[in-house]
Formats: sequence, structure tokens, C-alpha cells
Amino acid sequence: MKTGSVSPEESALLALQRATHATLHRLATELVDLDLTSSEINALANLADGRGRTVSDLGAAIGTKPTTLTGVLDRLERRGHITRGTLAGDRRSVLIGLTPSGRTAADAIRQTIDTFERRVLASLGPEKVAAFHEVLRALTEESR
Amino acid sequence: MKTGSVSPEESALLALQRATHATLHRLATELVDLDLTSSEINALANLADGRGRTVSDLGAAIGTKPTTLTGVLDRLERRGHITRGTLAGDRRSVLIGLTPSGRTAADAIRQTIDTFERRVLASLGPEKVAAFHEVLRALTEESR
DNA sequence: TCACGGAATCGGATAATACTGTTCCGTAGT
DNA sequence: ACTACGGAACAGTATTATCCGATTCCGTGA
Repeated sequence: MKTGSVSPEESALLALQRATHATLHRLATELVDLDLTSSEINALANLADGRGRTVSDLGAAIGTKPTTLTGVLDRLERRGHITRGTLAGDRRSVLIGLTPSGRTAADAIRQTIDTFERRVLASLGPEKVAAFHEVLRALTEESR
Repeated sequence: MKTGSVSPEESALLALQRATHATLHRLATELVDLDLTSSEINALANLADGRGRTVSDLGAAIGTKPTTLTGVLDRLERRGHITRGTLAGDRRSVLIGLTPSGRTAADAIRQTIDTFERRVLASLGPEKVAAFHEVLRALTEESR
């Protein structure tokens, strides 16, 4: 008998967007002390692992064009959170790195994210979380 | 050590945002004929079921403040896609409805979304999709 | 050397988002 | 009935996000 759907299940994409809005807003609220916008938080969170990244790579990770990042990175640089270096081997590329203050901010962001995620995801169990990631991956992949 | 995670599992929130960006962009690209922005598409998609909604309700569904919607709705109204009526029983509220052209656009949006979702989700199986929704719901709930 | 293409930025345009204040309306208290 | 309070939406304003086209600088191959 067709799918044994328990409920009519709202559109996955709409639910996805709502969840993103909600979590983003929540993050910005909890991290209000840092005085950063959502995009800046997002950029720093993606840089938190310490690996340098080019603007293009960062844009691909976040989902925006390099053009969009220029302004965000300008502000982060002006605040002393990031540095713009040259990539060894290709001087066309700009290597984004964290300054000490940027690292502090990024660590705070990651910790806030981790705490939030653990709190929410722990009660659901690893299988569901794994399925969640799998679906996200599929949606992202198929959007290219 | 620590969790026997198969892979380091990137942050769920970062993956969530990337997926949202990617799918939104994909939608806007596929629906370029409609000449609508992401927010407009989002609003129409949420109205597609034909139930009228107040601005506040719509904002809650999308994840933005009513203030933000005013401009979006202005444009949709100017294009003849929506109407602003009064809510029976409370004349403070504005009831957003679809015009025929708005319904056409909304239907096209829903169909594009449905097709995309089916294509991506069908291969994953209903359990994973259900888990996906459950995690989304938990993340959204906990963000209040 | 020179033409081509990639990476990032700049200039300029539009949209998204939200804060504050205002208007209109509903409700409760007197 | 009158008034006070609060909710809903909008107007005004400011900041940010996003991107397109053009430009600059650089790497690569002919």
C-alpha cells in the first residue's frame, strides 16, 4: 500500500529552509557578544579547523560566489579576525587565515554549535543523525 | 578513540546551511522563467496549499519577521500574484491569498520542488527521509 | 612573447533582514 | 461607554547579502 506515510509529510525543502533560518537565528542570538552577522559566523565556523582556504573554496563550502565573500571578508579583516595571504604556488589565489582573535571567535562559534548539536542530536540516536547527513548530502549533490 | 564514528562527520549545522543554499539556488535556477527571487519563491511555495495565511503565520512558516515579508509581499502583490485581504474576525490581520496567476506560479513551484524531492529522496528510502524530517523538526524546535 | 583562462576584487544594482515608530484594531478593566 | 493596553501590519531607515559585469593580476600553453 503505497508508502505507509504516517503523516502527509510536509515538503522536505520547506522544512529544510525553516530549520536553517531557525538555527541560524539561534546561533546569532547566542553569539551576540561577538557582534558578528550570520555570514561572518558562517565563514569563521568554516575556517575553525585551522586549515587555510582560498576564497573560492570557502565560497564553495558556504554556498556563495567569491564576489559575495569579498565584503564579508573585508569586515572580518578590518576587525582583525582573518588575514589574507598568498597561496604558495599560485599567487592568483588568496589564502584566508585566522588571526588569534579570529581563532578565539571561531572556537567560540564551534563550541556553541557543538553544544547545541549535541544537545539536540543526542536524544535522537546516531542512526537518525547519520540518515540526516546522508539526505543532506544527497540534496546538496543533486543541486549542482 | 571517542565515538566510533565512521567518518569525522562534519557539523550538522554547517551541512544544513550548505544544503539550503544549494537547493535554494537550484530552485531559483530551474524556475528562472518565473522571474522570482528566492524569498518570493519561498513565500509562494508556502501559500501553494491554497490556505490563506496572515503575514505573521507566513513569517513563522518561513522563518522571518513580518517586517521582512512586507517588501516581499509588496512585490508579489504588484505583480498580481497575491492579494491582501482582511481576516474575518480580526481586522488587524491581513490575509494573504493567491490570485490565479499566483496560483499558477505556486503550482509550478510546488511541482518543481516535488519532482526534485522525489528524484533525490526516492533512492534513499522512507526511513531515512522520516529520520531526516525528525532531525529537522528537533533542530527547529530547539532553536526557539 | 602572446593569447587565453582562472582567481579575486571593485563598481554598481537589487533584495533580504530587521529595528523603531506609527496606525489601526481588539480586549479587558473600570 | 471610555480608556488603557497590547497585538498586527506597515512605513521609514539602515545594514547586510547577493550577484553581474568589468578589471587586474597571474599562470599556462602555443
